[in-house]
Amino acid sequence: MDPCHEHEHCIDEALRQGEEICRSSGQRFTDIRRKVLQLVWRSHKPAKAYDILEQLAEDETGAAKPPTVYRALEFLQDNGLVHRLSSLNAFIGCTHPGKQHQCYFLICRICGDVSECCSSALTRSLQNAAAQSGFTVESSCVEISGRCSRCSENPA
Amino acid sequence: MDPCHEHEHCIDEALRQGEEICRSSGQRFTDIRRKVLQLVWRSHKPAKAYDILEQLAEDETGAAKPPTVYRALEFLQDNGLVHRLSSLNAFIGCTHPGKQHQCYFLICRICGDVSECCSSALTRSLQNAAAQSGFTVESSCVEISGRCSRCSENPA
DNA sequence: TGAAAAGATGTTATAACATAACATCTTCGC
DNA sequence: GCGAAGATGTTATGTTATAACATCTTTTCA
Ligand SMILES: [Zn+2]
Ligand SMILES: [Zn+2]
Ligand SMILES: [Zn+2]
Ligand SMILES: [Zn+2]
Repeated sequence: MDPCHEHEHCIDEALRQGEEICRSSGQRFTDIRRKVLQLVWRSHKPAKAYDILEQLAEDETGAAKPPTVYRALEFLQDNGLVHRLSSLNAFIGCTHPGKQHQCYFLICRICGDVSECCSSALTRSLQNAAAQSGFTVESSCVEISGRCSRCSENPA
Repeated sequence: MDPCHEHEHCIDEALRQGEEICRSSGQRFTDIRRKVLQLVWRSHKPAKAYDILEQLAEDETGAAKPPTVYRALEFLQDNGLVHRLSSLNAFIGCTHPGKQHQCYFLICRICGDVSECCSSALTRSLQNAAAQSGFTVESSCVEISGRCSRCSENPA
């Protein structure tokens, strides 16, 4: 289901990174933030805010409400731990938090998995293209839909 | 306000293109579709569906409802006459409909103007980046935020 | 011409996504 | 402990988008 062999490792690593980033920046990695990050990392598929909300309710006694989840997601985004995919209204865990990066996303239309990549060539290309219009890039949203390699090999 | 000298030309041209594309593909360029296209083209800033809805209400006797606007927008998108900007939940007129194209958008954070561009270099870059992961691109969403040339020259 | 079919729009209701505003609780530094 | 800052709870509502079904309009073609 997941493109990794041991997805537990992905989750553990993500939580460790959350811990570390908060510690080193003097912020709190609260229980809710941890749980939301964990839920975002349940798979390599994008997580929807309201699904996270539901799953929180299953675990918790008191059901969380939307602001709780959106606040946690915002915190995680601000700290580079998750990314928002505009084209899907969904969130995905960052595979290399901490590093400053312009990244792009490969979204498989078949299996739904998303992978995050960085390409300095692509970044340069984007800067160049913008520069030709005299445009200064501040941030970019690059979301590519198609077929991942596994789904290309095994056409359903 | 608009980056073009005579924005009426932009509008006229867009409507002409709509007419032409529908004619040649045997579809109907109905009154609503025309009006929505016209409203999307009111400026070079992204148009929100519910704003279009409001503006339709001002013109019309019977106020339109959301599905009417969304249907028209979907039709216009399917026919390459408008694009949806995922990062803004908004729509923008296509500057060169008819041509198959992978395009990207430069969104000025200051003035709000959006310009649509094509760059074969960027397209290639994107394909290459995806190919390195064995990914086959079907469609892409490239939305770049920053400062347009005019807003860089005249810092407010 | 005048039904049947296809296409478009109207209408109602609701789903899905997101935030404002204010109350309360928790943590931390002192 | 106490006050300030930070985090979460709570209520309400704003914003974006679609499902489902009714009606109307246009086209087709017998
Ligand atoms: Zn994994
Ligand atoms: Zn990342
Ligand atoms: Zn113009
Ligand atoms: Zn500008």
